[in-house]
Amino acid sequence: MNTQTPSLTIGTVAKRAGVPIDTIRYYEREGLLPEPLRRASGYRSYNETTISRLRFIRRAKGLGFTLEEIGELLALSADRHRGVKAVRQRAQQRLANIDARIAELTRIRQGLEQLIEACPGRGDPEQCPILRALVDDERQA
Amino acid sequence: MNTQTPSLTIGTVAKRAGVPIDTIRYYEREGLLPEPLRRASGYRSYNETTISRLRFIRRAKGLGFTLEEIGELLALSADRHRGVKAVRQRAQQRLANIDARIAELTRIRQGLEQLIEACPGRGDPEQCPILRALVDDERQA
DNA sequence: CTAGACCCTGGATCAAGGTCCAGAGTCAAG
DNA sequence: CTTGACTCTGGACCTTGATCCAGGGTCTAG
Repeated sequence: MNTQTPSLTIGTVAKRAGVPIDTIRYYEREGLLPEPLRRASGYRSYNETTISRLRFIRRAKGLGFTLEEIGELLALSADRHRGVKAVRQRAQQRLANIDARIAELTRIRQGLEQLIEACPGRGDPEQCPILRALVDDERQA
Repeated sequence: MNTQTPSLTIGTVAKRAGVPIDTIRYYEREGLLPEPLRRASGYRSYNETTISRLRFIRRAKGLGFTLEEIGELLALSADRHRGVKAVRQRAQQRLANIDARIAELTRIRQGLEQLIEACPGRGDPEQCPILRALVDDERQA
């Protein structure tokens, strides 16, 4: 097993993770990435884990999670070795949240599919069925 | 059937849709809401449809769609009575996009569930399995 | 040992998506 | 016909998430 970390420069990490260098430093400032080791020169020194982490952040962002939420997701994995109970709870909350998102996306998806499959072009513009399909749920007060 | 529109004020719409008044005017400026009718006084005059529309925008936003994307989704339903072919294509693209989102959320969901169910608290902090579960996909170059 | 490519920090700037006035007109109840 | 709650426009300001310098070191191939 390799015990020594490869020591990647920020540029390499950026390229391999597919995010700009500035963004990496920004995430570090915002606490999404831990402060990396430094070489004698002051250069940041990363390992492979950082790349995975960055990729995860990128994907989660695309899904509409805020950086803060992403931070929580990452914190879950980092914290999990202590305070298991609390972590489980928070993870469960996140899970419920994600389930809700999936459910909503699925609804939108269905509406879209209906639009595509069951809509031959006839019909009047104003009271469009897709607006029904997509919108008319969540009937509260 | 009622042929006359109820004529809701912006405040009423705001309250019922659960968005601030300013945001409604902002959406109008950005083209997400059509320009409403006006009373003689200049007051905006809305109908129920606007409320549905606003709720949809709110939910779609929560799912990480940009206002521009939301505009496209709404445009799909509005445009659908003409140019059916083109609309179908665009709808299909949106659908694929949504499917991808659902897939990714499902992956994250699974990771999270694994964390919750299969993690009794033992194990070392550094190479956390959740990072594995969540992150290690998309192995490209 | 030097050129070109990288990296550092600190701070300015940017785009998206709102949010918040000020100053003035409108509406509904009493 | 007044008072309090609403609404109008136009423009300033705010947060999030980056992005982009400037001015100055570092690294490495030749």
